[in-house]
Amino acid sequence: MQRTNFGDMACSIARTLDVIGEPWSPLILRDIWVGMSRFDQLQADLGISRKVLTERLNHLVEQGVIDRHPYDNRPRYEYRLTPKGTELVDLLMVMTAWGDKWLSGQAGPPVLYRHHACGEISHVDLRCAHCGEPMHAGDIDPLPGPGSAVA
Amino acid sequence: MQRTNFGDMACSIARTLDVIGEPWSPLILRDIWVGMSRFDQLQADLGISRKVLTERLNHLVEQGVIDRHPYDNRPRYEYRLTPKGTELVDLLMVMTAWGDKWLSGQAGPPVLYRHHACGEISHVDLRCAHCGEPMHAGDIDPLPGPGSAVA
DNA sequence: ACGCTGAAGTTCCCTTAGGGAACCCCAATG
DNA sequence: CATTGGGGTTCCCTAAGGGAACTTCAGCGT
Repeated sequence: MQRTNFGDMACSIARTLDVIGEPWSPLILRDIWVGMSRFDQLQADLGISRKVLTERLNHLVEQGVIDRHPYDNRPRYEYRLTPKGTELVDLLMVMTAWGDKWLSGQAGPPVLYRHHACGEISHVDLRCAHCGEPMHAGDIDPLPGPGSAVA
Repeated sequence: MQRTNFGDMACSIARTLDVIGEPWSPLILRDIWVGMSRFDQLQADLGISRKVLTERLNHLVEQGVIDRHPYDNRPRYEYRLTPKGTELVDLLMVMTAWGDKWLSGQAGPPVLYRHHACGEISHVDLRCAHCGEPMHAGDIDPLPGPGSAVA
């Protein structure tokens, strides 16, 4: 498919897509996050082809978002999130919140999240890391940064 | 490619991917968000093939995240985010924050965001919508919800 | 010692989606 | 009445996903 390479663009969204933008990758991360760590588990749960699962896992390991851990003194491996990968779960939680709100329909959300700190069923909300006020589409102005191509 | 249909899975992440998970879709939303609203602008800015851009725009319109607005009394159209699409920008902001942190390298972030409320250059942080405390990968327990397949 | 099993890939073929470039339609303009 | 420019559509080619069979290797049971 001679797919365009997003990683070279001067855009953090495009670069992030280069890491987890391929089909299945976010779902693989989701499964690893909830403790489904082995090849055959992932393959069976997702219904992904073994070939593509191999490719995705290798890519995610190369990008440093997951690690291969040998277990059982045999050629067996478990995949686990690295710190870099664990922070990607933020992305999954936002996708969950949006999907729950806009795509769940009558049935309601398929999965609920209980927040440890307050014990309530809840979802994520975006806040400014600096002042703590809400931060959404209309609340910001984009400016060229130091890594901008146009200098 | 007989791609697997994510929209039928009992998972809000998979369903969200069904809306914006295809290659280019998040970048198209990004451009529309910052005011790049016309077909040829998008095509030139992204370097996407016209065929695929047509397919993506149609899909995004069908999914209700963007609208086609005629202008100039001619068959000319502008694409704009709907409320549903505007809330997807949350996802883009989280991708930006992660990419800025992990993929920017020496050069620093290509784009900076100034937050209207405080006037500072900042980025998003995830908080619990209920109690306002931080909400990240380790702070929650997933539970089966009403829309779960396993009842 | 020897075959069996099960995890983790690998290989092969087929179909389909993305890239690129040329082509088309249509309303206003000169 | 030909030109222009936005907004697509069509065609061909290549590459990526799906599916299923095959491989490898360590331990286990007998």
